[in-house]
Amino acid sequence: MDQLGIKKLAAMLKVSKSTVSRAFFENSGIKEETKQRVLSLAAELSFTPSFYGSNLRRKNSNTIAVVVPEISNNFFSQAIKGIEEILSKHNYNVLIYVTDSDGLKEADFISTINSGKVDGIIMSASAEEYNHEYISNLKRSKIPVVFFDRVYDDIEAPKVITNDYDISFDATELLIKAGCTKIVFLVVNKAISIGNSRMCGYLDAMKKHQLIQDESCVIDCSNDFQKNYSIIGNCLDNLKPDGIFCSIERLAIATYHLCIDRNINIPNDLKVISFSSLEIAPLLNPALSTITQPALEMGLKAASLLIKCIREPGINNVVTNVLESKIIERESTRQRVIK
Amino acid sequence: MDQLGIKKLAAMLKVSKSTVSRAFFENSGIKEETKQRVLSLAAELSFTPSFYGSNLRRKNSNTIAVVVPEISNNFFSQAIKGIEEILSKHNYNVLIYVTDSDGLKEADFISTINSGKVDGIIMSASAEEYNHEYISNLKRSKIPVVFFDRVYDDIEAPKVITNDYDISFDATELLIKAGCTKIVFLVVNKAISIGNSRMCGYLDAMKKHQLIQDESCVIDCSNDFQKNYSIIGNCLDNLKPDGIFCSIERLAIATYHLCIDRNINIPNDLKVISFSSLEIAPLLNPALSTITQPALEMGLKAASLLIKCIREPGINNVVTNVLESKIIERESTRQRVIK
DNA sequence: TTGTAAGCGTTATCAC
DNA sequence: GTGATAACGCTTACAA
Repeated sequence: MDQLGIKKLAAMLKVSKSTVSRAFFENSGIKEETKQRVLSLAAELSFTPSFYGSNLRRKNSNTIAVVVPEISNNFFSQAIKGIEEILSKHNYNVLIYVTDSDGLKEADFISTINSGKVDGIIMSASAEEYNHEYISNLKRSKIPVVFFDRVYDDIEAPKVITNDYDISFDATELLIKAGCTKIVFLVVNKAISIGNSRMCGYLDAMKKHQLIQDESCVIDCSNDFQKNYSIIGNCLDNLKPDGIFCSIERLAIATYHLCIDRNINIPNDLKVISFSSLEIAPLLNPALSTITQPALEMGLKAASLLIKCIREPGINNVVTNVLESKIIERESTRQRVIK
Repeated sequence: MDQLGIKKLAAMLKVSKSTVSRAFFENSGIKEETKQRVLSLAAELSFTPSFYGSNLRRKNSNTIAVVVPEISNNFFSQAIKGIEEILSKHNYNVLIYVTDSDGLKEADFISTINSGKVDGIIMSASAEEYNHEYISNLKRSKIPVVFFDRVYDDIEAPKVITNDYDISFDATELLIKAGCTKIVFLVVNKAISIGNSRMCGYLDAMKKHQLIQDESCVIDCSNDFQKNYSIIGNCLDNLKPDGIFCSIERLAIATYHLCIDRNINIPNDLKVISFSSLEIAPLLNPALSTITQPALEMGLKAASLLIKCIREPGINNVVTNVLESKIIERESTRQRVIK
């Protein structure tokens, strides 16, 4: 039995396949009347031209891949929301790949993607440490890539990042002005672009105020809650900080849990500030001072940029867009609190 | 110039296209040695068979569509994480569509999907009120659909839901036992399956304890923060409740903001419980009592179910799986608090 | 404005 | 184990 397809439609309408095909395009020089005839039958049978037949012939897919380290995370889910919003408005399909911060998975995904599967890629990097040849290969296949937030410095591509260094410098000074002298910086991966910029901002601010000489107050954490809980616990025991700067939201959450369990008063005993996309930071106990990235806007920007790269392949679009994060001061960094 | 393709590879290796093609499959009766020869050249050139060429010929796509009302939301992002985890393990690509709770968008998406684009669909429903013919059409094309959380009762399909009615009943009794007599139920959409089940659980518990006769304490809210803020504000003024049951996390957040601004003490003046997937509910001020759905597990389950439907098309897989939500009691419903 | 026919890159079938 | 060939469903010159 024949599948429903442009061929069968053609037979039913007694026109040629091409005529049916033309009905689905804008400027295809088809008589309005025939077009309507085709489209109405198509609607009745709820027919849409085969995606794969069409893609194969036209050599484009109207599909974009989004590759991210995690998805269940306020920053990324907001960014993806922005990406999806723009792309679906332009009739692109959105393919999602989650790497779990695993560089090998990233390489795997991107390599299989590299078969005409998508017209472009939006990604946030998972691993600085590997060879990024698989990304250069995309260039050869003319598949544009746009990075957001976590970028690879060795890859030339449009990037959407935030002012991590500056804002980290400012956040550190905010803690210092609030009276902290022993500020610890919690980081998950110093090797990755953002981890590094944030750390440098912190270090330079501390050095400026002559509060440290070395990196002994930079604490390496992980993505696992239990591990972080004990790492930060040890840090409190050993370093006895009066301020904590969390480079990632997750670390602030571990810190809060620790403070509840140990009955440490924020901000009296310890002040905390964190990068965070948490909308309910003001509802925490105490309200958390945050450095908030424009997650949604970064997604919107990255998607628009990619579309531009696809539409105007000749033009050099390799620009690094820096969007501004905002520091929002709340309870957790308040200088003195009357209880 | 010839594109890199199985044809070109064949020429380079002086074998036929078929041989090259066979190298990429498991049991294709190809000599191990030739297979390696092909694969190593392919690796060198970083070649993967064209996704679209292959899909067209094989009439399957190894792609699943995930259709959800929103993405930047704890419940959905956790569920999607689970879905993605299973699907990528089985080498499926994941296409994401966000409807913004708009039934027309949902119908649009699903209709364009219905062109062999995907092998199956996992969805959480956006709109009860429309005609769901576009979903029945999928059946005709033999594209399996699995629902999770928000389902359409008029569609026969495997579904993954939670015990909304029972747990809402229990949550209401919990408020009653904590001393509430005037409990208000906040809902976004009573028409949708979960909104309705939750409301019925609440109503029946209230009736059992003879605390209400009618639905006057069911308050219709929206998805917009400002609107909810004023709706709930009015509700506090007019109904003067001593307990609030939020059917959606978003509503609890609006309630908390309102209580801060109006200096209403939770739980002394007002007790609050809410459906919520918020991991940091214990860190709120005060810690929020939640009804927590197994979001991740629902995603895992839905994805496994869909794969089963694809692998075993003959078998009747139309089952409704009920996973259990959990009530976690915290500060916000505590009976008496010494301040 | 419409029809004819070639071809997109694969894989399945059949013959060798 | 391998090769030739047709076909998947569509779009697009080109011809009418």
